[in-house]
Amino acid sequence: MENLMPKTPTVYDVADLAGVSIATVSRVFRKPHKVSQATKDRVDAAVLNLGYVPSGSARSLAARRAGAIGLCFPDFDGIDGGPAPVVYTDGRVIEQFDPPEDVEPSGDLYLSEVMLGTEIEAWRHGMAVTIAVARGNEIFDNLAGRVDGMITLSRTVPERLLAHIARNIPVVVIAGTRAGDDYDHIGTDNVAGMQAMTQHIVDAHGVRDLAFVGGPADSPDDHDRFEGFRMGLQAEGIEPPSEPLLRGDFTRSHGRMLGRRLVEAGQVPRALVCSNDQTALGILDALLATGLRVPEDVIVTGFDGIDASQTSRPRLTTVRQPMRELGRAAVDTLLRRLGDPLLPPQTGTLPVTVLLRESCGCLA
Amino acid sequence: MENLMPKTPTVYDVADLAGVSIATVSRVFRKPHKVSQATKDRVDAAVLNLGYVPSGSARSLAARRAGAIGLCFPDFDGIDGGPAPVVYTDGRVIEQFDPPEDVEPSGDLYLSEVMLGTEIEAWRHGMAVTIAVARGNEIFDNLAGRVDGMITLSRTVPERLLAHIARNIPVVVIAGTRAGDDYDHIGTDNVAGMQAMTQHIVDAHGVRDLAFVGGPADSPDDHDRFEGFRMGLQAEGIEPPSEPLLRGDFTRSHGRMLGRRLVEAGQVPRALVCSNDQTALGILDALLATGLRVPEDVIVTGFDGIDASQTSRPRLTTVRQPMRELGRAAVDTLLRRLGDPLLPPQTGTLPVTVLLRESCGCLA
DNA sequence: CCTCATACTGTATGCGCATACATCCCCTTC
DNA sequence: GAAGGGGATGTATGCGCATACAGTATGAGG
Repeated sequence: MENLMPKTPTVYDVADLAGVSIATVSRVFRKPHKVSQATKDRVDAAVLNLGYVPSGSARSLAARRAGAIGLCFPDFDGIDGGPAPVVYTDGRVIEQFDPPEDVEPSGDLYLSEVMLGTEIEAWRHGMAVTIAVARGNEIFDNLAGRVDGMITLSRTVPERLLAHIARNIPVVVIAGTRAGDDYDHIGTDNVAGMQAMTQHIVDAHGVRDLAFVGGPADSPDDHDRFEGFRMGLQAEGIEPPSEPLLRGDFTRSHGRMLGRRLVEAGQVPRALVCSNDQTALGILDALLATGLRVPEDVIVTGFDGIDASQTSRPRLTTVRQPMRELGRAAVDTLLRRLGDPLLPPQTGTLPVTVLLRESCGCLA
Repeated sequence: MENLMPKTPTVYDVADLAGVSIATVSRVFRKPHKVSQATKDRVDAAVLNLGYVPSGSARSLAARRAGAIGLCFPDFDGIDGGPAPVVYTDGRVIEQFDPPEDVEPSGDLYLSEVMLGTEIEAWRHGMAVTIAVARGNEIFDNLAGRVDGMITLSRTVPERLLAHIARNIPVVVIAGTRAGDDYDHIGTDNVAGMQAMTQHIVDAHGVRDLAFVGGPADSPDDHDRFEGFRMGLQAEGIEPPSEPLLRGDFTRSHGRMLGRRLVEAGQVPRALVCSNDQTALGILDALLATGLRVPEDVIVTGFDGIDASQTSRPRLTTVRQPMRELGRAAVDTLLRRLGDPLLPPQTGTLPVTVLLRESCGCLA
C-alpha cells in the first residue's frame, strides 16, 4: 500500500523468493494440478509478498492468444467531449436552479445494451472485452492487435480497414444485412418485425393510410425496415410507396423537426410508422405540441424498444430488438469461429418482439 | 478476404518482403519521421500485401506499457444472463403480441455514462479501455495484468485484491468517499447537492415536513446524501432525524414497495427526499397509483439525474450527477498519476446540478 | 582531399511468460 | 533387486516487437 512501486515483480522474482524455477511459478497459475501443494503454498506466499501480478502482454505473447475480444463502436455521434471537466478538490458545488433546458437524453441505450450483452457473454467464457471507438486508424493500432477477435457494428469501420483486420482475426458484424462479405453476421429480423407491425395497424385498427418515416438512406437496417413495411402493405392489398414519406437521421430532435414539418404541411397521415424509436418519440413530441392526439388522431409506432419508449405518454408501440442478446450472440459466434476457423460465414438472425402499447391504440 | 489466415504475419515477414530490417518496419509504425519516404512506401506496400497488423501483446511487452486502461464494474446486479440466446439462422421471427408485462428498464444508465466518459477521455489520449466485471479473481487475472492503470467503482473490488493490484498499477476509485486508502478518488458532491435540494424545498415551497428515503445502509453515497439532507434541515432550523425514514435498495421496484408501505401506514410526509432517482420514481409510481397528487399532496425528489427522471409524469426534480464527466475525470486523474507516480493521493470532487422540475412544485 | 555532422538503416538484445523436453525421485512390479 | 512408470520440477527456447548501439552513405566545411 505505501509501496512506491519500486519495480514490477516478475516470475523470476517470485521464483527466486519461493526457491523454485520460473516454470513452476507459471504452472501454479496455469496448471495448478501439476504442482504439489507444498510448492504451491510457497509460491502463493511469494506472490502475495511481492505483490506479483502476471503480465498480460507477456502471457498473451507467449500463449499466442490475447484472451480478449474487441468491440468497435461508431464514433459517438458528435460527442467529441471537448476539454476534460474541471475538478474541484475543495468540494465546491455549483447549483444551477434554472437549467437552461433539459439535456437531451443520450438515448444510446442501444449501444449500452449491446455492450452489456457482449460483456456478460465474454465474461462467461473468461474473456476480457476491449472497447474502442472507430476513428481513423485507431482500431487498427489499438484494438486489432490486442484481441483474438473483433465485433463491430455495421458501417462503423471503413471496409478497407475491416478487410485488412479480418485477415488476421475473425470479425463479427452486428446489425445491417449481409453485405456480400465473408464476415460472420448477427442481426435482428427487421423485415419480419416491421411487416408484423404494419399488418397489425391495418388488421387491428383498420387503418389503411400509413406512411413510413425512415432514417438515413444508407442504413441497411432502415432499408430492411422499409422493406418490411412495404411487404406488410402488400400483404394487406395496399399499394406500397417506393420511398419513405420522410427521412430523419434517427435522432429525437430530428424527429421533432419532421413532425413539425408534417403538421405545417397539413398532410399528416392516419398512421406514422417510424424506422426507430427516437424518431417516433420526436414526432410524438411535435404532434402533441400542436394539439393532435395520439393515437386518436394519429397512430405513431417506433422500432428498437429503448427504455424511453416505455415512459413516454402515450407509451410507444414498437418492435423490440433484443439488444443485449445481440451482443451475446455476437460473442458466441466469434468464439465458435475462433474454435473452427474453417467454418463457412455465419449469419444469425435474432427474433424481434412487437410491443403493443398506447400509441397505436392498443391498451387504450 | 478469401484468405484462410495461413499464419499471422510478423515484422519479420514484412521486413523480408520489403527488403529491409525489422527495425525499419518497427520505425515505420513508431517513428515514421526517421524513415525515408521511399523505404516507408515499400514497407507500407508490404504491410498491405501481407495484411500485417502489429501484435499488441508484443508491443506492450517490449514497450513496457499496455496502452490501455482497465475499467472494473460491479457485477451486473442479478444479470447472470443464463445460457446464450438461441439464434435462428433461417430468419425465423417470433411475434409476441401480448407481452406478459413490460420489462423493467435496465436503468443502469449510470454505468453506461461513466463508461462512455471513460471511453471518450481515454480515446483522446490514445488509450484503449478494457472492461471487466468484478467477480472473483477475474480482475486479477484478466484485467490488472493487461492495463497501465485501473478505474473502479467503490466497493466493487474486495479491498485485499485492490491493494494487491495497486502495488503494480495505479488505481482510481469512483464515487464513495475517501476510505482512508491511498488510491486516487473521484466523486461528486453528494453532501452539498442534497443540502441544496433540501433547502430549496423548505425555502421555495415552504415545506417543513420532510423525510428522507435512503438506500443501502452501507453505501457511502447514500450516507453522504443523508448527511446533506440533515445539514440542510439544520440550516433551516429544523431538527434533523438521526436515521432515514425508510431504506430501499436503490431499485425502482423497491421504491414502489416503499411507497405503498407509506400510504398504507397513512403516514406520508409532505415531502419525500429520496437518495436516488430509481427509488423516487418507484415511490412516484406508488403514490400516483393510490390517487395522491405530486407535487400537490406530496413532493418527491430524486438524485442522479438519469434519463427516466426526465420522462416521468410529473418530471422528477433531482440532483444531476455529471456521470460522464466522472468517467472522464477518472481517466484524467489516472493519466496524471501515470505521469508522476510520486504525487500524493488525489481526491477530486465534481460539482452537481440541482434540476428543478414538476415533482417539487417548480415549473408547475 | 579529409573530417565530421547528418540522415538512414541494420544488428543484437531483452521484455515476461508458456511450454516442450529433459531430469530426477520415489514407488511399484515381477 | 533391477526395470519401469508416473509425478514433480528444472532447463532452454521462442513468442513479436522496441530500441540502444553500431554501421553506412552523403554532403558540408575546411
